[in-house]
Amino acid sequence: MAASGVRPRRKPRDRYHHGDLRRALLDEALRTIHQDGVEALTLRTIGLALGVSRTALYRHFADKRALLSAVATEGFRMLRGRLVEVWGSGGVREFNEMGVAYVQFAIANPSHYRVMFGGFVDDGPRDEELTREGMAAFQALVDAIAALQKSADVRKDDPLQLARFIWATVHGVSMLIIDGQLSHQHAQLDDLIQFAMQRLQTGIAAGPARTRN
Amino acid sequence: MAASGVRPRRKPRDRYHHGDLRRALLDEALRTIHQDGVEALTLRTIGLALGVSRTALYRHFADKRALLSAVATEGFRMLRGRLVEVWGSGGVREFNEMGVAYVQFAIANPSHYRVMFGGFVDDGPRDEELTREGMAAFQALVDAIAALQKSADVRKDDPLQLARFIWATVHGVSMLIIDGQLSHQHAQLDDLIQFAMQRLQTGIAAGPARTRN
DNA sequence: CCTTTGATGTTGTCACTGTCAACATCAATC
DNA sequence: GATTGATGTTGACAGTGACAACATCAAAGG
Repeated sequence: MAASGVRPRRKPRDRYHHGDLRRALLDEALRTIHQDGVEALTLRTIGLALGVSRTALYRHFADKRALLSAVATEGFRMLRGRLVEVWGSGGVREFNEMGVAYVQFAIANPSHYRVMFGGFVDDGPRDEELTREGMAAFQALVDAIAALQKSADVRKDDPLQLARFIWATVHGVSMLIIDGQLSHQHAQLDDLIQFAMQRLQTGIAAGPARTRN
Repeated sequence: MAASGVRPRRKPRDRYHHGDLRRALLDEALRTIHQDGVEALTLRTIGLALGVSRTALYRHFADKRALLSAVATEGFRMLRGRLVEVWGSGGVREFNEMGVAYVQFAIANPSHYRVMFGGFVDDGPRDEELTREGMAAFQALVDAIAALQKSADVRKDDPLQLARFIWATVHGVSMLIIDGQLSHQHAQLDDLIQFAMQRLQTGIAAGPARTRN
């Protein structure tokens, strides 16, 4: 089943040390969150699933929040990867697809997405790596916009400001969908996403005329 | 200080019944959330603050979630009130101010806003009144858009779809600000909000030409 | 006036949570 | 081969939401 060389998820009963518990903790957290949501994530449950005691986690993370912080970090990494993948070195069309991909990521990993934003993390001083990875994901968007500005497809405002605006919109759509504030019918959701990207592009397009819609 | 006829917040020590505990519970929850955030909201704390036992709440709310649900409901009521107040029977300018007012509401009551959306509520079947009040707030936006369509200021798409799009944007801006993903400098925030509303209006404006920005 | 009764508030208790301190185990280093 | 620092465990604690059994009281009906 599993490829050779992969560490077993559970610690063998006869071994005292796990081997790569930090990684296993992260994976298990991801799994649980994806499957049962954040609120179901319990230190005891994680430990049980990994065949490890409830407090073993504290050798690898300062506390529960730190674990969630790491989860969020990984979420941003995944999101960023997906965004640059879709964008390629593309144009207006790929930009559209980027927006769609963003929302789809959120829909596909709602709990994960909520950990990334939902305020589970931001109490104390934010984790440094998390901040960095979040900014990297954001940068993917900024880069795309800058490129579209160069090709005269997007108005030449401050690209950061433009990026914040667009980010807010796709983030907003994602959140509303995730929180069930919008119809859950697939077709309607797709319509909304497409519509939003359309209006977005009209809103940020360069030149006063040219496109009719 | 308090006008006569107002029930005291705390139950007098000699009285067994509080008088209007449901209202007091709601108020206290509001207060706590506004002051210390949602995570500080504890049934025991509320009870203590009101001079009432920790479980008294269960005579008025099914459980903690139901209380938060009621809080969210009231939040939507407040938000809607503010929105229609700003809109009046206005035009493009008032529409802009509506967007600003929305975000400002979120900034002024971050924890409250998070209760309204952050997924504290939407586990079980959603509270009926909450759903209704949320839709009412949304309707305020739809109405405004419909009016702007009539005056030919906004393109004649499905007003619901337009409203969802705009809602998503202001919601997204609000969320990002609340979660500290954006700079916390007042001036910059105002700039972003204004910028977003500007781009939004360009995106949904009627007619291919007319306005240059 | 007295009794009954349903609504409202309380106490005791439970299982569960995150966290810490003290201890156990082990792998690597001198 | 002893030492030691990293890693995992056990016991304990205070705090949480929730439930069941009980207490108190106001209002309704006689």
